Amino acid sequence: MMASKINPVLAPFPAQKHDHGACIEDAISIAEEICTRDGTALTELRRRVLELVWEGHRPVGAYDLLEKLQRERRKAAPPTVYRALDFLIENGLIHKIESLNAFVGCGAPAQRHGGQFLICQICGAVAELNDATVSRRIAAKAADLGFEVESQMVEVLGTCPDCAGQRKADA
Amino acid sequence: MMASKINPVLAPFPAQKHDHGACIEDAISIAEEICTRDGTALTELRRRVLELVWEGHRPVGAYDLLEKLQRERRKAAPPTVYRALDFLIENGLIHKIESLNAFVGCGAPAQRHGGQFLICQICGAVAELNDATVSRRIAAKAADLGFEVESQMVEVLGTCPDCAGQRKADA
DNA sequence: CGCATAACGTTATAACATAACATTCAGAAG
DNA sequence: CTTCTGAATGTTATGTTATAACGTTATGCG
Repeated sequence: MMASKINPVLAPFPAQKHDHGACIEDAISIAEEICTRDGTALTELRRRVLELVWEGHRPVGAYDLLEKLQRERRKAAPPTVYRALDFLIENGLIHKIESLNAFVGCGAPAQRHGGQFLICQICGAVAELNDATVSRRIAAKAADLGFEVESQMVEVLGTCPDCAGQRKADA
Repeated sequence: MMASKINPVLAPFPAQKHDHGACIEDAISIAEEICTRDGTALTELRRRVLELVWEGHRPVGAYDLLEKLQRERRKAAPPTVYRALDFLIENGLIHKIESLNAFVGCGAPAQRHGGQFLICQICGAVAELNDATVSRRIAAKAADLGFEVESQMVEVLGTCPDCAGQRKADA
């Protein structure tokens, strides 16, 4: 049975049309719930950085964020941004894409998870995979070697469905 | 049936005692074979950088390499190192660990593969996992979403067997 | 209130990476 | 053997990402 309506926050490739304003609002209100639950402080600055991260469904660099932030907050400097990003990562609200040195909003912040990402090399879109089979298999293989897992990350480079379709159409 | 002798190049956690001199020599001679096979030029500089990467079984940063290289080659500059690293990566002789911005020798350069790494947060040792089940599963899930995979990377942070044992002994 | 701590501001610099152009070198063509 | 060509390396400068260190402000709690 198919869901009649996808959740834009969780949709694999949300570059597809959706109400992005609502999408950001959802992300923020979920973040508020989580911070309330955990007794952490989602300050104005942190909330704003989270909104800026969510502005696109694609990874954004720390210095891009800084530039945006400085338009409304002259005193912003690199540590301003990095501290907010650290907080958001620690609380599972965003992920860092290591292969891009960039950050994306977490699509499923309620349950903690390591990152599994599909990254389109053409349009830059990123989708979360979050496949439990993959992470279990990695954990099992690590355990075989006596390795104790703390966190996992999976990053897959390639071409998203839209861009792959475009390419075929051009050819 | 167990192998009577592990291959130090492929051993999961080679921090365990082995003849590391021979280990480097093996890596170099395999690299020579591969470059001969592929018609690429393993120049003196590239060979030397490969040796320096292999000096430890742990990731090494580009500027660490540069420092070592400058002891014997005054003219070395950042591009010197990065160009050699680019060549070695393109030819499958080393991997970049994205989460550390550092480089390690590839334990199985003959067959091309994306990187799967177990990284000890205590001692810095890195082991290659290279589990085909994991990569197949990732590829399958990506295909389900219409995503065309170009390359994969898996990085697992945690504690290696030696350091886990040490920690238990201390406690 | 006054204290402790968390958050944020500020300055400086460290660490990682590449652009752009000049020079050298090794092998192929003549 | 020379000349040409492309690959490799040298050289200078700069771009990009990230953090150290210390000062100030804000917030909640006894």
